[in-house]
Amino acid sequence: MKKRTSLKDIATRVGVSTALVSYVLNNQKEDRISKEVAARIKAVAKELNYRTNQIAKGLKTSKTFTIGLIVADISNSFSASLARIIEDEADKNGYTVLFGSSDENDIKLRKLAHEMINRGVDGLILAPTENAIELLLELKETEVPFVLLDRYFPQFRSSYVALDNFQAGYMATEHAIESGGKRIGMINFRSTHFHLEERTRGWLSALREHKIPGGKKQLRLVREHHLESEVQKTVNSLLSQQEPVDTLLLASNMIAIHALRYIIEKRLKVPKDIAIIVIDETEAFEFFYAPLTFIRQPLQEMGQTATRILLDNISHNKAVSQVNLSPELVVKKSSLHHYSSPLKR
Amino acid sequence: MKKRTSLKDIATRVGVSTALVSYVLNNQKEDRISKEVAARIKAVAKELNYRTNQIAKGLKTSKTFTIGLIVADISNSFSASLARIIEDEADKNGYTVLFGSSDENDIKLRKLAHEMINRGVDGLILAPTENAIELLLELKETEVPFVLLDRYFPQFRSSYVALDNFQAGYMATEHAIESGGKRIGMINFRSTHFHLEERTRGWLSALREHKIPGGKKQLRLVREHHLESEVQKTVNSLLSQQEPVDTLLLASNMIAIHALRYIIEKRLKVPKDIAIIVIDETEAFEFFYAPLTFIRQPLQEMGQTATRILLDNISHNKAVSQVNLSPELVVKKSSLHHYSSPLKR
DNA sequence: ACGAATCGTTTAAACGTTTAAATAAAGATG
DNA sequence: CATCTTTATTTAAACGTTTAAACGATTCGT
Repeated sequence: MKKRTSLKDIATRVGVSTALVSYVLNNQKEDRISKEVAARIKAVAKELNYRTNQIAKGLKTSKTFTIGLIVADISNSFSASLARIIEDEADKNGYTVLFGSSDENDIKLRKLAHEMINRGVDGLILAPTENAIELLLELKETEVPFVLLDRYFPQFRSSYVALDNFQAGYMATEHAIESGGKRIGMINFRSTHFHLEERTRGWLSALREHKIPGGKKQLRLVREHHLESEVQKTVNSLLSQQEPVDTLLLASNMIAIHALRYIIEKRLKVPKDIAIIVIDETEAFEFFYAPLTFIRQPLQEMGQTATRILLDNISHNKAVSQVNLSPELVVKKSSLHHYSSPLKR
Repeated sequence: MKKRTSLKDIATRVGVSTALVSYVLNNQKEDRISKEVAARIKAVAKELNYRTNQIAKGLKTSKTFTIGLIVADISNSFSASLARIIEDEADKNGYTVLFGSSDENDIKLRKLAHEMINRGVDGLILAPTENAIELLLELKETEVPFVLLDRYFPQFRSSYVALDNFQAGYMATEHAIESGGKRIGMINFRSTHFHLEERTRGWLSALREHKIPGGKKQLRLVREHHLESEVQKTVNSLLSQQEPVDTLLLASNMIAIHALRYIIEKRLKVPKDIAIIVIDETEAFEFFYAPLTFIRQPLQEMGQTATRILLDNISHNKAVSQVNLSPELVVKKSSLHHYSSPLKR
């Protein structure tokens, strides 16, 4: 890489000190600097195509105008959409973003966070893994500004922006009931993640309030790393038990993808054989023959709010902001028991 | 943010110079340094939880172990998947990645590239926009290592990793013909992007070689910013002309998404009324009632190769590497004229 | 006309590293 | 024992900025 032009280059060319060049280029002390010299400096800067070395500036000012974003997996559409929104919001404020995927792995999350901090990010937006508290304590201790995204720990006080997951579970289940569901099963991850447990609690609570029998008997938990096989197994078990379930509440888009594949393979009819509701969204849902009813997360608001809170935190305001966003129920066809699908066989 | 511990802190604590601490922590001059002092320094470093300030190190060494990645839109699954692969490959080599979305906008691309360079990235992986050549010339001139991703300019010599798009177009078309297609239309972007034009050229070439009539008459071009309406219009025009097309070759996943929506809306039967083949891939395709036949890009290889070439370029090898990857045809149902879809109406 | 205020600019230190060169102390050589 | 090596460590400059403080030269007020 070629040497870039520095303040010094400009200074020697114009015949002034680097300090003066710095002042001019940062529009500081404008009233104190002679118009002619300022103009000359700016001209030479443009001529030599000067661009600030943010590394040097960052070293001096301990500000890099870079934020770190750690998601579970950038290749997942949920993360990718958020990343895009955060990128735009950061950009509006002159920030650039470093990203990383934790793969729901505590060690990796920690490593990524450290790498980013070592690179001088001004703050972090992160979707914490299950056992991230230790890391979060460290961040708090070292006063690194951060905002949790999508998840948080109720017992740990920090800024976060997340969905109201209880409401999401509740809403989905209530809709299932109103659409004629009598036995509503749920498939969720085997996880201690609060946001996932909340979805289950919402489901359970709606069942109870509407006096729907079954309860936890109709809950199935699957492991992230055996998703395909466990989703198949659990769908199967919910459908083939003594009193089969007529509605399936799926706790995430990844679970839904696998369930859908299995349903297609087994030629089950949605919603006649089984109604489906998903918490989460992905492009694929609308192309299924019985377009899926799902709970939409307000991604735009989630990403923007998280970014704003972080930037706010970075620049002054040390307040803790906790934001729970409302889910939106998007009713399509997969949940309507009375809907007869175009699939005939 | 709290002050982090520096070499100086360790040095004063141990009672040695910062130079020595630096040597020890970087495992340099190991044979020249007394075991005891080295051990002491390492102990204190751990105790004070020392972590290198990469900003300072970067300033001194002009190496940040950060690369910049500029895609068209990180929220698009194609970009997101590549980003993930690149992230992993970079991470394996101790690099972190800054990302940005160009939105196919030359100005934005330029701005992003500059921001990244100002932040001292060691190199750039970028999907260039249509008129990126000026920027690329600048990168070449200033000797910033870079690799083009997904696209390149045949008249501009630089490293790149891309699909063999001609072959993709050719392959898709040949398959259409072999599956009984008689009149094969294509919808592509209105763009001067070489990689898109190549897809058209491949299609055209296959038509000619198989003596299929129609040729450019059956080509429709749509604008990115009016995708929905123009895709509808063009699908319609290809199907309602004097001699309607029986197969549609769609040049990208975004075009396909819109076409599919329209097809569903209009209740067209795939593949009976119209067969579909897409160049590009997205999760949604498999859930359409007639799962889509498509051309798969070897994303893994694409991302990994690009990253490796870049890192190679950064560390020594100034050679230009140009890699054209082979597309893979994935045959499902949408292209098979003899296949009778489960959709009955 | 003299000290004070103002003006335009420079000096110099600092941010946290790296690294070539210098140095002091100890050991080997003849 | 004088000299040369080796060993272990330090010195000091540098990377490219920022910024408080200092500076000399004008201009001002009385």
